[in-house]
Amino acid sequence: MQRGKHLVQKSFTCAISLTRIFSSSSSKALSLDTAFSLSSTIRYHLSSGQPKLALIHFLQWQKRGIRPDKFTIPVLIKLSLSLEEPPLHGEQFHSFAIKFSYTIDIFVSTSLVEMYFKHGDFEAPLRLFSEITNKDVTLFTVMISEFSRNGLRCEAMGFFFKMLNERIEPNKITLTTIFSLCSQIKNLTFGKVLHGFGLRRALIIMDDLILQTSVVDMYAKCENLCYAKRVFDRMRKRNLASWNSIITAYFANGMFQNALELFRDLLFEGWQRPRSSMLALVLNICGVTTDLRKGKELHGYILKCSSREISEMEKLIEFNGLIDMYIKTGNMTSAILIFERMQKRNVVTWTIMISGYGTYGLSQKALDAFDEMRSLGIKPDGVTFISILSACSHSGLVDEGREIFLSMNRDYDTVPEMKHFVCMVDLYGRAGRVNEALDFISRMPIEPSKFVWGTLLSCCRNHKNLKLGEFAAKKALELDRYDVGNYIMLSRIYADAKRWDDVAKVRMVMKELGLKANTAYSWVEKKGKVYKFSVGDRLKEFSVKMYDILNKAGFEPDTSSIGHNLEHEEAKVSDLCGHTEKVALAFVLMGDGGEKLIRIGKNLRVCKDCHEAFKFASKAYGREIILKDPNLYHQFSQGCCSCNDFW
DNA sequence: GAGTCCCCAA
Repeated sequence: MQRGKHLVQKSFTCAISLTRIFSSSSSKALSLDTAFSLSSTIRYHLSSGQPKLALIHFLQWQKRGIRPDKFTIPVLIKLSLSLEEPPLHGEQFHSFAIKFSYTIDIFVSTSLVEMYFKHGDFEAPLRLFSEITNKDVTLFTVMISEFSRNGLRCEAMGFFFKMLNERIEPNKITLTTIFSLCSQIKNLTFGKVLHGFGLRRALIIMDDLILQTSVVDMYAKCENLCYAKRVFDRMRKRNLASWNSIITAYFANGMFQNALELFRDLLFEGWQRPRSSMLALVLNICGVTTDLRKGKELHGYILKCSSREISEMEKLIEFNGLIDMYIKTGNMTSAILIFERMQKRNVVTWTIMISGYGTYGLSQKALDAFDEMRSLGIKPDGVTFISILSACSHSGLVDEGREIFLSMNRDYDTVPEMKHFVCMVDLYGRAGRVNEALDFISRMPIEPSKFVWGTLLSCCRNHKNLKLGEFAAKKALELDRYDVGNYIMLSRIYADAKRWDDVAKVRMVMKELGLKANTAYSWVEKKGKVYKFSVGDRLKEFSVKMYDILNKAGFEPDTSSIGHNLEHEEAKVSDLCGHTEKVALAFVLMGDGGEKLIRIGKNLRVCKDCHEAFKFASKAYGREIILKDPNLYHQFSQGCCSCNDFW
């Protein structure tokens, strides 16, 4: 309340200065045609992305000492929001509106509400909102949209229900905003109800591109691909946003081939060159599927379709995508080449490189890049810190990681989030310092998530700490009793300790809850084609043969990490032969050889025995092998791995 | 004559 009075007082003080600007004594309200011409000219320049021209026009007009009317205030607010250094500031508009009683106009007050939101002020809009007596659908939509945009989802939803309570009918823009909110909170049930509501009220019509896209996106983000695709297929018109939504949805659900096919359809439909973000997304798919051939094709496409019309930012996004693709497909040299040739780099570029070095186990290079980036005055962001902390973690650099973590708040004004705490737990835990990890968790300023406990659990498994592992599992499962990964990890801990009864108990709980372990699969590219191998694949015979050859070279299978109770050593070895990454490797080695560098991907973490076998194979067959698991790129050469057996 | 909406790179 006090702040409110202060604001009004301040507003009036500002009004004096504003009336000076508009030479109050001789000021006159704009005649209709002048006001109209001013508003339209500014709007025209704003819509064509030239706010500076709009500003020049405004300044010329201002010199003439004519004061704005209620129609020009919203346009001027829009102008000030699009300028880095606006000639007039938010509160000046507010005070001006109060002085000339424009605040009773709903268009003016809605603009003011939006302006305060854009300045990061959530109190002033709420105060203004409560003072407005003629609230309408647009005002409510602005409230919902701004709260939603700023992550205050409950508040946003609250305004939607308040609006319904006040019997104000949502329009299609409100619905779009609410669908976007549904996507954030992943509430499929609510989304479906709204979809039905929109159809019944005839708000959702076939030709409404934006609203239809928001429905597609809602279903996609709520993980109902079937509905998303159905709505997408029925759309009469589509734009790049619609394509983005559906392709991202397939990508997010791991259906990479479908995503690529859709991208091909998009090109086939004769669209203009896709936006850089879409190209980056498809490059990302090439990266995660280690499909270098398609990645190179895209590289060619990007170079071929480059034009002057593409902005510097768009080019930067594409080149960043290319670097990321080359790193993920195991071509660090190409990635570095592009990186070095780039004239402009931003924080994303540096983060990709740091993360790349980290995933290759090249932690010193990651640290060097991190230092160089900072020395160039580029401020690391939250993702950069995740990358560098994770690089330290994967190389056991506990002290360096801890110092960087401390610098986040101290030097960069970046508040650590859950993901950073997870990195820290991993940093201590991976290095075997599980008790320090536990101590770190107990001192966290926020409630630890299931991921924090899951990370500790995984570290306990690697360092065979059964007691703490059980505790971590209990904590993690209390937060999410349906998390498959944590059950699997717990059962592995029991299996390592040969406590087969406990393994059986965990499996039983999983069965009761209807949970199934994620199926392991690997893939490899050979002669331009990607081959996928799942558990129980008949190509296991290849793997058995390869095992024989490796055995002759002195390789001894490590049966200690088998997760279920097998009595005979033969059965254990046979079990190990079935590991999909070995089958993939054997498939390439036993065939006609393929290229010198073999690239294999796996959806789960590589096991100890496979890691050893790959080291042996790289020497016995004289091949370079890159094995990518969800965390690391293991580069095998001459019997050694780039990760130095620390992963 | 004015104000509100979809997707998007690490």
